[in-house]
Amino acid sequence: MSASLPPLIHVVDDDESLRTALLRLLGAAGFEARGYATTGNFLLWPPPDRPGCVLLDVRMPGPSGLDLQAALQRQNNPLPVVFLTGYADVAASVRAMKAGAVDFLTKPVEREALFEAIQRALAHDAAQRMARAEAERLRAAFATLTPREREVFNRIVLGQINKQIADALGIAERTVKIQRAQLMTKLGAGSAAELGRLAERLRHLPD
Amino acid sequence: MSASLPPLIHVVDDDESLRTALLRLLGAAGFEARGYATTGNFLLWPPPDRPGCVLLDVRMPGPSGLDLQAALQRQNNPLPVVFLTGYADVAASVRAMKAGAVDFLTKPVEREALFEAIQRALAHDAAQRMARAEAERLRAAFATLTPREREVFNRIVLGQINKQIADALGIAERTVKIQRAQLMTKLGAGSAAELGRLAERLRHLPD
DNA sequence: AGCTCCATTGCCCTTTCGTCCAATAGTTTC
DNA sequence: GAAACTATTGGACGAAAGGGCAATGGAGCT
Repeated sequence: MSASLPPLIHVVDDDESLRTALLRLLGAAGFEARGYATTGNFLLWPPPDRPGCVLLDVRMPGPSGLDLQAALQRQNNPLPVVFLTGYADVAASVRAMKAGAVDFLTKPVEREALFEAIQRALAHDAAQRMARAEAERLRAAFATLTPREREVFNRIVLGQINKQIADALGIAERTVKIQRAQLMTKLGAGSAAELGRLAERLRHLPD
Repeated sequence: MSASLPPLIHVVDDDESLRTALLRLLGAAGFEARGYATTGNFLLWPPPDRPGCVLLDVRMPGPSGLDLQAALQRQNNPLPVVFLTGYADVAASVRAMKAGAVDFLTKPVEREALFEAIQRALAHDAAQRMARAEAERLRAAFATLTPREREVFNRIVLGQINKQIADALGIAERTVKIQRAQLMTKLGAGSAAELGRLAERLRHLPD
């Protein structure tokens, strides 16, 4: 396993002085950070696939922070979002939190609250990345199975024995054994118990 | 499976006229509902174990709605919470949402928004109940295993075969076979694959 | 046409599993 | 003290799993 890259923090705010202040603050704390004056700028420079999070203003000229949050969610690798806003707007805060924001802070932001939120966002991102990577490995392994092997796999994890599978599929038991051996190799499973565990993990992945 | 009881909605608000209005509105919509003037009243009459949700005012004399939410979370069977508040308070709304509230509505509440939130809360509750019941069944089944059976179980799901388990535990293979058969009966599993699935599900339960 | 991948089958052999028989002994419980 | 539960072992038998060897046939790609 290679150590993952250091996190990159994206600051999206149309208030330039605040933005540069934030970037300075983050830099002083040892974070790498980039600033964007509009949601459009952020989407134009698609961030590299690195751990990180987004500090997002709600009200900006053009598409709002909530719009950008929605756009991020539609991606497959959404970065966690922490909102920063100058206007007390309960409806916006509730909407943002329901959409999965890590936090919703009001300006002026207290240093401590900001860094606490960033820590949680980065932790969230790290966990998400691990889960996504794991899911990807699983999916990739299953993608190498042929239709027949998939069929046999499903019946094995249901507890059927080779003879039952052979009868159900109208083929010889010998054939089932071969496909069973092949799918176990492909999935890297050494036993029926491991097949069951893989099946259960697969079931809990969003299709 | 018995059909579960109809949901019961708890309205906690110190404003009596609003409370009775809400109760009337909910009753007219076909819901069973109860009112409480204070958080203390709610905690004094512990709600029966029924599907439902809580409509909760934030500011009340005595413990606040947020306090009650925290108390509910500490229970093992928390009811989903929908907040209703007369004061626009971003900090409170964010705190409530971070603590898992289903929604945070501001008075005057629109009928539609209220019912939409209630529907989501009840759906959330139903899903939670199913998951909790499932988890309980699993736990109960595992609780009947003896220490030795648990040990054998763990090794089976790791893919070890009887002989390996016997060697590792310093006992005869014959003994392992018996404990294996016993634990499979107790867990209602018919195959090693099912044992693997049970193990994976167990792993994903909060210990 | 040649090659690779997938699906298929039969025979045979070894290992492992699932159970049947019967038996001993420590602990906890009533 | 007896009953119940748990842990333990031995021998033995049939069923199931895993794999080696050899072979056929269709689909798709170069």
